[in-house]
Amino acid sequence: MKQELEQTLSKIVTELFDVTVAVEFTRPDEQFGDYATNIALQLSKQLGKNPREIAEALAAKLRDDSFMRIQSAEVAGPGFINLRLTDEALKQSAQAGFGDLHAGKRILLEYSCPNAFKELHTGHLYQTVAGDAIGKILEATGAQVYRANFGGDVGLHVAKCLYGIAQTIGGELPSKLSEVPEQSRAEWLSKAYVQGATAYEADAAAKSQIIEINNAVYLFHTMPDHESDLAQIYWTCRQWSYDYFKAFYERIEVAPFDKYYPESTTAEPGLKVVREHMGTVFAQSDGAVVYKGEDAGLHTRVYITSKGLPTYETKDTGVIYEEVADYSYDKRVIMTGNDQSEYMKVVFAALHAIDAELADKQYHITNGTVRFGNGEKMSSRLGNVTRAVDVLREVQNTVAAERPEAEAAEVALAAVKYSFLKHRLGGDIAFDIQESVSLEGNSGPYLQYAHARARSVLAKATASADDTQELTADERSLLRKLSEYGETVAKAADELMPHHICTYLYELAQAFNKFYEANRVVGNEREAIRVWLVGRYADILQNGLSLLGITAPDRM
RNA sequence: GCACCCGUAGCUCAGCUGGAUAGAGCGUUGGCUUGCGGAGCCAAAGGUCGUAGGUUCGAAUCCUGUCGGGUGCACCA
Repeated sequence: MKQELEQTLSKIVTELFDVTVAVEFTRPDEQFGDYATNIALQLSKQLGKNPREIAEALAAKLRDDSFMRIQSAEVAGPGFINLRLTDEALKQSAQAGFGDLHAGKRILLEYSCPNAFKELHTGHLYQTVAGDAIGKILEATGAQVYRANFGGDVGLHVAKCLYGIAQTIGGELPSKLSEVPEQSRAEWLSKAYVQGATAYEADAAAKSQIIEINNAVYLFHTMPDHESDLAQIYWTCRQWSYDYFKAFYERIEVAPFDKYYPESTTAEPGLKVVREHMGTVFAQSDGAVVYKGEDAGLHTRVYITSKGLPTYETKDTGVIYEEVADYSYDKRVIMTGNDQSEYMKVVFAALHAIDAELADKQYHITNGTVRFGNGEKMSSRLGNVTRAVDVLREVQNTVAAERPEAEAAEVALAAVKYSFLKHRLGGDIAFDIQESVSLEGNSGPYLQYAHARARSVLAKATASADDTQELTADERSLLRKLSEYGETVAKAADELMPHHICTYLYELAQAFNKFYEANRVVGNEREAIRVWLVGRYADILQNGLSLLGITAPDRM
């Protein structure tokens, strides 16, 4: 409806004033109407005319709208045009889809991206939840979404972990691995990693040994080795990590990944690209191969170390090529922590010098750090990580009182996911367990409850849904809010910002509660139309929550 | 030193492609409590939108300076 109105008015402007403009309608305060535009104010200078005159001329044309959508078009203030839709048009709008923003588009979405040999911490949980929601929102607007998980299965962090493992089990003894209980494998690896990382910092001998292990691990891939003692430990523990990731994603009920791209598989294609552009894009410098970003106003980054090993830059370039080969995407969206935004600019700049068309398909979005009450940042290197499983357990324990276990799990997931998603993506977020599990106010459980309550009303209704009646002021007010759903999802998809949906759903629930407080549904003479409204409300809540990866049980 | 991000009510945050009296939750104070599920609703208090300029008919929103916080700047990922 919004899009159609914008196109209509845009045509009118061209007819009347012979200029081409993109008209934008916004949702004003309810007192002003259903839609508003300031297009007359914008045109005023360009046309050298009084904005109110322009607005009056446009409003007059809008009143003649042949589609019977507009009940009134008023000029207000300095030159706003306020539209009020007919009830019919508003009802249609409340049932409209999300637009065709991404229809037919193939979008590759890369997120979560944990490193093998490490535990998942709260940051991973946040990014996984956010990435999952973005994927669902893109799909809702017509995109074919491919979910990719790019993680480090080679590199110094792996070597540190392997070193720690050898220390823990008393040498490179693969047979000892069977003594590690299956359910504590991830934690065991994490402890080994911390041990290795600590030794790397404190002990020069350990450091050089770890560097040797790092070289050896690369060779396990390039000259396949599954037999040597260290290789056996490596491959076994690597698989432990992937099993653990998969189990975790299932537990938090996010969409499965279409493909994992371990860094070991992206190093070669990355190196190939770098070598092909030596001397043109990349240059030798102090024995290393670098891209000099200064030319693009950025900084220099190393692609191949002086020891000949590919860095993350090379692997990250490699994965771009692997993914486009697999899915021939129109657009690639990669999500990382916001500390990598400068880094990613350099990688994209280098890619632009290699293949501008491919570089133009790249979009980098970032998520902030999860901070806890005291403002401390987490660091896996220091071992003071708040593990994702701990957060989940803590939240679930808090909501578990007097509630069946299955339901507690549903509510806990809703609480955690919503408390992450309601913030605008990009900035750091404060995570307060007590607040996140709060069932009151702007929370996931509040919306789940609101949905269950609406379903309960519908179950009691005897009249069948019927939207043919004229509307009362309160009914229309609720319908107006319902009609904003489609454009809200379109906006969230366009900006890759799930929080718009959270904000909207919460406002919608408030609008409904306000309506419900003063207007009887079941047994009322207006039951049919109200049942229709409640039905739309429940459906929108359910659908909106599903886009956030949150379930909407009928009872709770 | 250079670059990027952030600074809105006591706290946590929306609002930021410039527009009509700056919004919400939590917390505080008061009211609604035999309700179709009160996990709710109504009301009050609380903000010179870090700060100083600039652009504009109009700035929380754009630009510049400045202060404060965070992050990143070659062989880690």
